[in-house]
Amino acid sequence: MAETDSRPTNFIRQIIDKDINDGLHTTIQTRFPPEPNGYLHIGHAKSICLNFGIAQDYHGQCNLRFDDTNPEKEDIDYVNSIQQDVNWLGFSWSGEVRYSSNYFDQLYAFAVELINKGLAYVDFSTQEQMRELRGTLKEPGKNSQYRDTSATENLALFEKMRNGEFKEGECLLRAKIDMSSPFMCMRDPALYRVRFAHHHQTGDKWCIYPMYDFTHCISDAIEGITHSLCTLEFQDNRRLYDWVLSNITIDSTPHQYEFSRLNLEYTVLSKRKLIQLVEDEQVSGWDDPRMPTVAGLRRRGYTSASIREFCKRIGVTKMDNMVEMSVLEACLREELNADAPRAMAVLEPLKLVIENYKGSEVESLKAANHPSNELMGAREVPFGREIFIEAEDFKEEANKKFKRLVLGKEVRLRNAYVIKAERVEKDQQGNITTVYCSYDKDTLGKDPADGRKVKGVIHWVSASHGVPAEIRLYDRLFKVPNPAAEQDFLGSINEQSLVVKQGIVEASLVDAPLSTPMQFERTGYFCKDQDSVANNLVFNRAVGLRDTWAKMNQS
RNA sequence: UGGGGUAUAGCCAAGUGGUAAGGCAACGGGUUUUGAUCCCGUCAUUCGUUGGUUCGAGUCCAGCUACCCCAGCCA
Repeated sequence: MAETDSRPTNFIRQIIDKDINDGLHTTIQTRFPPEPNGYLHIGHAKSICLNFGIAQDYHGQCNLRFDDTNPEKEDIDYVNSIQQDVNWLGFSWSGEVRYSSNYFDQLYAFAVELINKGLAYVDFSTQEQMRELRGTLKEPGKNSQYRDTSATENLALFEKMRNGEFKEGECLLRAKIDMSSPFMCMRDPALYRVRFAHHHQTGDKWCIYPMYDFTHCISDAIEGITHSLCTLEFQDNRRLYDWVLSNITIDSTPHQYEFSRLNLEYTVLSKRKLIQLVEDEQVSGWDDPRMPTVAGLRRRGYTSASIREFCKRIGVTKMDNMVEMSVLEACLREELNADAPRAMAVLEPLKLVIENYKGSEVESLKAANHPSNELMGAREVPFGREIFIEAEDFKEEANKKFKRLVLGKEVRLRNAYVIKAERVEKDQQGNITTVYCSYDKDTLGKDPADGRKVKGVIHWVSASHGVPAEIRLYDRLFKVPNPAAEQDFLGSINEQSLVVKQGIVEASLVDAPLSTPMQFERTGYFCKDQDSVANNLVFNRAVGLRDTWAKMNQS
């Protein structure tokens, strides 16, 4: 797919344009800073496209930095999956992967500088005491009794913290700012806490870990980040970001700008909730094709270009938003309609016998791999006396709106002949087991010579050549547009989000490469799943075709 | 009167004092060996609301309203 040519315009790029114009920067440096505590989801993709996209368009650089200051929640598996997902999305970071933990020594030195300046102190209050002293949204807080400890003493205390002489929770280093600030985050925020935890990067070197607010701004400054982009909930934190940088000795002064996070209808995009889905086994894992994770979308059949296009279409603003799933789906359909090879597959097989077709004869018919792109070539599809058609493509009787096979009427078999349904065979319950037809041998590649109009076309697979396959049909994971707003979001899970069909696919699909989407004509875009084995092919439906017929019938 | 933010169509979103882009969705019609695609057409006399400034306001000013975020030793 040709991604929309025009460069995106948004308020952040306007700020950058102005900064460049004003001579504030000659080169732009951004960063994508995930905490390695889960898999990346499509909300991260928005941030990735923003940060890496700006670096590309402004000929700047974008770092990948793991914000790994909370070892208890983090894991090396996540740092690996995140790198893989960023690459898969089509982006390369500047230089080596960075870690906030790379800067622990420098961070410690800056904390010492704050202590020396009388701007940080070690507090032994309990969590409860601290909460009480913090005040409320409408009432100012009160100073801690430890607030006026001398710098010398604080220095010694902080060193003891570092040396493991205090227990977890016994004390913490706090910035000395203003307990009556209207910004809650400025009421003497925690800078360092004691955690005797093994860190995936630094091992057991540290037993004190810096907090996000202290770490992030300094890491940005160390890396020479010019524009530090994050989501709206950090707007208040910007005051602390600026406070830290203006009170330590460091050359670089990055600036933080906030944009609204992505919300997508019928799914959840908070790591906490996604972790819960995985841990509760509501899904098969982080890469379950119903998950809004990059890994899930990839397995489902989404291409990275379609995700990039989606991020371009939704834009970047400060407005709270809830984007409809149809936008994402349209991006995939648009790309795949142009690129994906076509094939025939029957999801719910119904046997059809062409009685006037010679018993054992097998014909090899030619089928275009794409209706409008001849460069994609054609393939041979075997045709014989017995085929499978889609059960819903046949009715014993129907009105004129039904453009498929009806008893006594004609229909075109895609890439093959016009057939006419003559009679049906049923089992004892009255279910149709076989449809018997006749075919018009003069209709291959042309309309009936006598001018008969055949309005419908249905797909099919040769019974003796088709290969059985498990076909997984996915639907939205939740029954409500905004599950996050529910009291218990797990209560609104859509039990029908996965429907498995035992279908028959054309033999050429046996060798289909993994995760390369193709169109099953008339049904949707599918890709082979990693669960496929030699005698059990598995296909995922990434997205269905637009279906105005289904829409007509539901209304 | 805690503070920080945001209001343009069903959903996103341009618009930066000169008379409301675009996409998705929806709805008509045409082509079609995919009820797909493609093509053509329709879809904001009005920008949360009330006033004000101006020849002229979605853009500037004032008031009001609604919604989101902040009281982790999470990020």
